Amino acid sequence: MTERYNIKETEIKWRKAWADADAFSVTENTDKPKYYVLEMFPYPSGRIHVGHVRNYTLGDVVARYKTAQGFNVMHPMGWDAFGLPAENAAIERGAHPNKWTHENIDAMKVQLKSMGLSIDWSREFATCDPEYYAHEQRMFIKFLEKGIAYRKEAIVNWDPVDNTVLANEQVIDGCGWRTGAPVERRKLNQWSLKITDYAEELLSCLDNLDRWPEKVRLMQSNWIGKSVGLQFKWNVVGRDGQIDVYTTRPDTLFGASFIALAPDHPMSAELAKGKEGFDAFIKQCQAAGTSEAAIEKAEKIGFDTALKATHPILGREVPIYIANFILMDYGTGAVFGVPAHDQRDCDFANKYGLPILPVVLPESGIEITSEAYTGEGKLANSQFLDGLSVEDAKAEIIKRCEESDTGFGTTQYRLRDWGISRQRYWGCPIPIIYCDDCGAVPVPDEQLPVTLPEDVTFDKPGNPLVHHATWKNCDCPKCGKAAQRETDTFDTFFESSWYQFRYCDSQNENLPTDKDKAAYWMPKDGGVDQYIGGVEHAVLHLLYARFFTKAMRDCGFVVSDEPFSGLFTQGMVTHETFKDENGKWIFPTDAIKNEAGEWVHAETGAPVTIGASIKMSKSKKNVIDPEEILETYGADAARLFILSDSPPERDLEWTESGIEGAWRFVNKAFGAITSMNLHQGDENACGDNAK
RNA sequence: GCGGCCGUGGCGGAAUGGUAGACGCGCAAGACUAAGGAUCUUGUGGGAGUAAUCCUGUGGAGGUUCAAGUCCUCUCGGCCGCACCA
Repeated sequence: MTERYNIKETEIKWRKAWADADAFSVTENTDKPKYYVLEMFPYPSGRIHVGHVRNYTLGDVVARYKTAQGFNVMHPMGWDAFGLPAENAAIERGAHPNKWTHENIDAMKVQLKSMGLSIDWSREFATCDPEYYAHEQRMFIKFLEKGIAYRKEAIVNWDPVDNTVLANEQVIDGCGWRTGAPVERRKLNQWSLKITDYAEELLSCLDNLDRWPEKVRLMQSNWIGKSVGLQFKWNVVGRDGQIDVYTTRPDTLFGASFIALAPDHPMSAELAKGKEGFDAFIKQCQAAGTSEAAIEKAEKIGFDTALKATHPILGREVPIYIANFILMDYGTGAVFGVPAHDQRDCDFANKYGLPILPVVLPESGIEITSEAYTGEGKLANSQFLDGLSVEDAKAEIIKRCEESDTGFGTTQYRLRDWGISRQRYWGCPIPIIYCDDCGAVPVPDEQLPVTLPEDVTFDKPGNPLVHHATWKNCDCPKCGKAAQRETDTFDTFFESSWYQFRYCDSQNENLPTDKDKAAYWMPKDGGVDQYIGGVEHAVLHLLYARFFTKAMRDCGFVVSDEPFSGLFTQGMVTHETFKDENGKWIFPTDAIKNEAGEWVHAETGAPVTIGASIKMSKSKKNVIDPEEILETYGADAARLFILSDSPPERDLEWTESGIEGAWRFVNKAFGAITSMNLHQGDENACGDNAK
């Protein structure tokens, strides 16, 4: 048989050939159709992981395929370089975040290159460099002028472990998305972006994203959470106050049998003032957890204020309760309860002995006791609504309320504005100066960028910028008086929200990107042609980037409506897990089979148990190092295994036998080609000849 | 609870409504070898048969069709997302 395929020699040869030929750099070329392939850029943690290998292999296949088809392909790479791990490294090891980050970038770039990717490295950037974040500061100031950015005192989600604020999107089950620590509620002055102004466009444009997974579109749609309904007032008997309620079922108004307020509704404390048991009730509400399980089990409980409200049409009086299942931050924080047609209201009514009044009946008729009827039907016991369908009744009652000026049809969104202030050092400084006389003053353009000071220490808890007097103290740009810089930095999702535009013109010193160049790669009706990454960003990065694109468009920076016209979400890479006899996770390399075929620890010989194949993670130790794989089997075998073992959208189970099989396959192919003497006298017949 | 995705050999998984199981792993036999946990060749869904071949088979039950893994209805199982959202 012939010689074996020589990985090192071949890969080095072709990498050099590509570099010498500058094979993957592109410029705008209107003679060819363009194609923009992008994979979610990596955080420079220090080493690439298998997930990166899968992600960038998939993108590389698309890039090379489209190149072969004659497209002018842009396939860039950069670094999502701000973030907490750099600060943690500084605290733990005394490494400066900037040095640590750039060393990691250098190391990972070597690793990525060993994968044989067709990347245009001339467009590379790191988001932690002032050349990048300067443009963010300019855009932020433009957003301020346009009213897209604003400052408000708000109750925020505080992560007590990372000592910083989290966006709503970063809170999962009431816990921080990174730390898993229960979030606390704090009142802070925060910079926010008006993503809610774009709620309708973000929702309606989802319909045009036909090359996005249905799943992601649905998740975004649910996150935006649009509902259409009626908002109107109920009078409180014997008092001046009125209660504003919002409902998506105005058709059931005639079935209302109580009013319920959120415990933290401003009127709750007022109405319950001096009433026995109210404080205890509030405590009881707060004691209940916010986790899924706790909510699932939580009983509907209410506090009877002993006050009544008047039904706006019937004039009948219904009791006013304060109830634990009413949320202050949705709608108006107050509802009218219709036990017959809402399960929560039904549970509540049964508990407190309130009447159940059916007003929507199906053809067959029903009796409602403990189960609310939420289906279609005809209105009944509802005066002028009788006989109408649910849809028609909704429209009719909204019309009547608007005519009599007692209420109005309105649209609610679940989406909240994006709080972007973070109390961290390793992020983009927010370009604001606080002056006692002038208030919050944007840093003037000629003073931009506001760069991070290098000489910081991490010996005190919290943000080192707060303790850095020479950086923090400055003069007010307006009046010249002594003033202080904003010490908060942007949420790191800020950087990844617009980087797709920066690749179009990564060296531009004056603008985030050149509008014309960006319009070539990302025209109005289509952005990145194929974007590839993990599904975990479905409502974080992918929603922020869509919003940012529209905000940039409205500020005149770009023409695109949407950043990514095609999205592909790859599956995770999994691996078997191993535990020693004490139940502690061990690395797969430490588990071997002995002569008897039993799994034992490589060093101690003690028995080892094999667990399920789950997502690779350092804590479970079921990780493999891509560098070792690339060294041993080469880029072709690694890429072949990744592409052939499981469909790209599904989870990939990494196995040693799988990668060996791919390696044998590569050799068979090599043997077949060499035995046919195809490469004799023609070096280019073997290997990848992309250009 | 609501919404979505997926069920095919021992395993990962192929298959524009048209020969089910490509390719890989594993397994078996053979070759080479001092040796094989390297490499190569051949075979490999299940059942019957020396064999040609036949029967059967895509979670389960129905249906549409000349033809169903694929389309429709119901059902069972697994995974994911959201969630007291009025």
